[in-house]
Amino acid sequence: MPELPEVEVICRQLNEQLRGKRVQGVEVYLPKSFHLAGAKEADLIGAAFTKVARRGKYIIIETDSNVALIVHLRMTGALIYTHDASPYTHVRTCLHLDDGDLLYKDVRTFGGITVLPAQAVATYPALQKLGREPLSEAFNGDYLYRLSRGRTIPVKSFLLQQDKVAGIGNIYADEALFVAGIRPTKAAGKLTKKAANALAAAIQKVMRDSIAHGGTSFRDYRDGNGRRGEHVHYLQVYGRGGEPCRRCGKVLKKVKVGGRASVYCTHCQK
DNA sequence: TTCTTAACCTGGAGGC
DNA sequence: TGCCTCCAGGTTAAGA
Repeated sequence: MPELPEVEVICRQLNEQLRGKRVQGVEVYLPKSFHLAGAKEADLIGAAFTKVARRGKYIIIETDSNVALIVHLRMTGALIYTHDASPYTHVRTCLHLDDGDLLYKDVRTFGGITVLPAQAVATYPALQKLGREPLSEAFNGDYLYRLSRGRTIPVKSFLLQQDKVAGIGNIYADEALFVAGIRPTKAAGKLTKKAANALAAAIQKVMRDSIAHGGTSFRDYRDGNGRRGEHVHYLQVYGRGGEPCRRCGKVLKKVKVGGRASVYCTHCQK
């Protein structure tokens, strides 16, 4: 499930690999995975990629033409640059480049590519709604503390709201709450200033660690080269319900918070 | 305004 | 072995 670290890893790789590559053709195998928003498919032909960037979980691909791509991988999407597309299944769209192919594969078909005029990226509604970037200087405990005042929803659900913190998903919400020693079920508005500071620092730590490990792979995530991430071996709680806590040895508890599977330690998290 | 729940979708796991 | 059911989860919309 690609969250901020996985999307960041993909962007860094594709930014190196795609720059200067020119689109020669587009093959769409699943129309709902390829949207045209004020641009035509023909606008892409001949356009060369100039930059691959990220905002939250969105990938923004700029070109030297008046057209850009916005990609959201949702749960099982992957953006892969390859010279041999034959091993890949569930490919929904293929951009044929002058050197290789850029594949969009997606098993559950929730994500997709949007093609739009370059100037429309700045006003793209989904991007405008996003909250602060966890790895930016503007993100800190004060920000979390201020936004959470008066909120009765569980802090886990609060963290998953993309208009608050852009890029956090189920994995890193659980991991950050463990590092900060906060239960996922605690009401967001009950966070003290000290806890908010600890949570902000924990979010940044788990994100940076995961990026350093190439992201977290369970079933579907692959980086821009189709490789798996290694951070799964460093997870403290996510996916470990019923197993012993790595810190205190107590059995980790698995619960549903806001409809999402959540794992925490009843001893280490208060 | 805030919160909860369902829907979208498909592959894998587990039960019978 | 085959069939059925449940689960996974990012985002949005509907309803309370």
